[in-house]
Amino acid sequence: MAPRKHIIGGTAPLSVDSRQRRILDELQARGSCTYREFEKLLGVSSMTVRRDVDVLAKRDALIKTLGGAQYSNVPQFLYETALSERIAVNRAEKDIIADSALKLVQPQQTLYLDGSSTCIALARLLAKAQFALTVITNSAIIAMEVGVSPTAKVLCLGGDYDPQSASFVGVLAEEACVKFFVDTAFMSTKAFLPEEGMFESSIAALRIKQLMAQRSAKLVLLVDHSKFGQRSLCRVVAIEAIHTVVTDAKSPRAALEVLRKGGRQVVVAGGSEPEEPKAA
Amino acid sequence: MAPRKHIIGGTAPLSVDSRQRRILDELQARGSCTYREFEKLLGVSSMTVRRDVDVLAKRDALIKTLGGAQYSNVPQFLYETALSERIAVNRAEKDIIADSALKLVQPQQTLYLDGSSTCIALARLLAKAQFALTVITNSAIIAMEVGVSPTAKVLCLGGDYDPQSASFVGVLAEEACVKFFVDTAFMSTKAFLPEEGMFESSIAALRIKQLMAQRSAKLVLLVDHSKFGQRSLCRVVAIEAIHTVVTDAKSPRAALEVLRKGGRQVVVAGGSEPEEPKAA
DNA sequence: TCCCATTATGTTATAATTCTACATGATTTC
DNA sequence: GAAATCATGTAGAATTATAACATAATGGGA
Repeated sequence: MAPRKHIIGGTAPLSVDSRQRRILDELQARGSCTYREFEKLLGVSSMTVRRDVDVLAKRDALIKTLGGAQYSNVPQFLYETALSERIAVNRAEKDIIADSALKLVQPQQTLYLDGSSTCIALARLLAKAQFALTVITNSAIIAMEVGVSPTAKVLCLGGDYDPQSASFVGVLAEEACVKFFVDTAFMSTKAFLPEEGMFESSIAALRIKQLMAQRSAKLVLLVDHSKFGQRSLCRVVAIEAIHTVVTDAKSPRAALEVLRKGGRQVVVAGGSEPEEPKAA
Repeated sequence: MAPRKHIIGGTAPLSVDSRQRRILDELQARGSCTYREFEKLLGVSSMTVRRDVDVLAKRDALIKTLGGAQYSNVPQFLYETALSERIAVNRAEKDIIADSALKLVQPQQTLYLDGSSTCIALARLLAKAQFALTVITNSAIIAMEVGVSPTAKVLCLGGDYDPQSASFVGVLAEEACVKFFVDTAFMSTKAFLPEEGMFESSIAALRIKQLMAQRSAKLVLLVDHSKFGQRSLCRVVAIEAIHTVVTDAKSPRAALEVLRKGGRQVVVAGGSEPEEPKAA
């Protein structure tokens, strides 16, 4: 991952990063560009340009067109962070989980959503659903996603910005937390053990989760199957604090059984319950 | 040019117009589509779909991609608000103004940036400049933009989310304001009169501006020429509170003279100083 | 009503592009 | 200093796009 610096002589080739940045700069300035033009501009082969453009397209930083690329007005912050990749991982499962989570929401409720990618998926559905809701979050992205809904009121915790999750943590966020009390808090987690609870690697994020878990009437955990059976740095809450676990059909059945026996409500998204038929 | 209506029997082929409309509808709903999918969906040959897509692409209604087409307006994603349009208006001027504003920033400083589109432009430059800075803002977008810089610390005010500006206002934001004191506050404004000061139409946004103006050692106003000579609902601060005004070369000279005589520092971006030549 | 001009569509062949696999040189790591 | 990793380039295969032509359908006239 370390950037290569091969400064040889005469014309110093650009590093991968700066070359990709120049591609974006050029697109921003000109709107669109062909591969040929990029080859000349950057002094590399067609294949290298294509590979760069592929990387940037995967991050939605640009749009691939026929013989080249076109500027995308998706703001820069999204592709500079690892966030867009996190959103892309297991996207189908996350969407299905979010869909099931939506059914746990009633109009007029007050919700908390953390900054996880699964909650981002839920936020999109909430915005579409046009419920009258109050949504509290510490995620800048969720604030913006839900904010497009004219029927939802959005409140965001301030604080130190964490670029990894695009959310706010720290003293300011913690102070803001204690002013609220919500009906349902939706959270995801880095790792989850059915016998022990949910784990988090970032201490700052952990404290927000803990505070909001205490301040919610109902705590709903959204976890796709990849989270099961792992442990991480610190435990957020014990298993007893969790009211409902929403997961996908690929999760280990044994683990779900443990949860049910422990008294948790378990929702397997896309599993037994038939998906509602899409309104024709 | 007359649309053909060949309603024969059984399966009624769509007219050209309604077929193209369906292509756009499908793209708006799904984001992107392949030619194959369109063929099946519309029951026509590959070539017909391609011709339709060509027509629509010429109108910028969609973007042609490799095996299909993509919706052009970056759908389903972030702000469907007026924000992206606000950013686009007078973009060149805003970039130039931001460039000049950047020169007023020293490493190690603490800055405040409001949620204006000019400040968003500045935020991008700050992130690129890789200064060691602390940036306070009430804009979700600026938090994310500056947040990509590994050298900058970003603090965001929380509060009620305003989708028009993608920024936070209200009681929570006001409470957070009073905890800070910054070296320089950069703000823009809806309207600006050189004899009177800056104006704002939203009361909630106004209060944040007022509070942060009081809490900055230096207040820098970023205004493109279109803001001059207008008045709006409420005055944010009197002209005396403003230390520096950064504007573009199209601003009325008389107004700038008034400002200079009143003791303001006036920076005309892209004026006397030569732009750095673009690397060929 | 018939015929012709026009438009719309489908088919095929050809040209261009994109993707895949592999080979090479550079850089880092142990 | 050697192995592993990464970045890049080359060439051929697969896919896709374009162009040219053929056919079918419509709309006006005569």
